Amino acid sequence: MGRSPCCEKAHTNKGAWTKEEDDRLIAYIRAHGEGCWRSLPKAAGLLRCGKSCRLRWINYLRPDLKRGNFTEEEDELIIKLHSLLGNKWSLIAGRLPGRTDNEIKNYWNTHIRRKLMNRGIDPATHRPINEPSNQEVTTISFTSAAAKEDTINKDKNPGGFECKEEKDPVQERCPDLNLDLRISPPCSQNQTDPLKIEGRNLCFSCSLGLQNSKNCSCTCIGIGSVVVGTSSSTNNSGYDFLGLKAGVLDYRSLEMMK
DNA sequence: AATGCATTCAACCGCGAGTAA
DNA sequence: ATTACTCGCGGTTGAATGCAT
Repeated sequence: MGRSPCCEKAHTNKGAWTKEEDDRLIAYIRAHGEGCWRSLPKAAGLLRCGKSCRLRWINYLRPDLKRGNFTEEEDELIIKLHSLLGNKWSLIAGRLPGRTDNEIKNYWNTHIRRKLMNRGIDPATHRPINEPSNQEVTTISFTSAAAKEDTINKDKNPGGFECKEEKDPVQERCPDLNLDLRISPPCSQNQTDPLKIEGRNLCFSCSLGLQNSKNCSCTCIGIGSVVVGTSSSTNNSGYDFLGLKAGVLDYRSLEMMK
């Protein structure tokens, strides 16, 4: 049995969006909010498929988009995150407020790849290009605890997700990166801002998921976060690696762990 | 000014994950 | 357990634009 098409292709527009279509989409989402992409086009009076509407909104029309050129700091952040996460553009975008996965993907392919090549670094492996290619490549996989309950030490990993690092840690390639990559689900359903619990700001350690660490300066409880930091960023004066100073740790990037 | 090549980026496509029935 | 459906992601495409000749 074949997969049903996402929309009635014969009656949908394709290609570039017109100003009128943009206006309709914006007006509809302002009035009704995001979601229900399949039914949105009909409700909004658009001859587009839901996927197209979603993409247009997320990548172009959203009011919180930054647009404009990437800064040098953003460049370096993308490179570091890519060395850690690979082509997980949505995860990377989650660390760059105002940037979309599509935008970052395009920027990577058009600018950063070349930039790394010029530095003599293979953009795929983040290793020097002249290094032997048969070396082990690190992969970091997130495995559902439900699938591998018996392999997980619950005490060490109460969030229920396993961070498996296989040989040759990335840290060797990016010595300034703290690769304590740890994932834990949100402990509270109504907690919308992971950096704030009951109106309190979390300390930097806790915002990185390092509850109870020696650097913890607050009494906060565990929160959902992907821990990706720089070794030099264990205090508040360090480089704002995840945009944490700006208070923008986006939960969108954690939806894959639900 | 005309042409051809290179680059950029918005948009499309197909697939997998999650979920309700 | 199975099926059908929606959503979101990553890879790819192609039109628009910039640049060199």
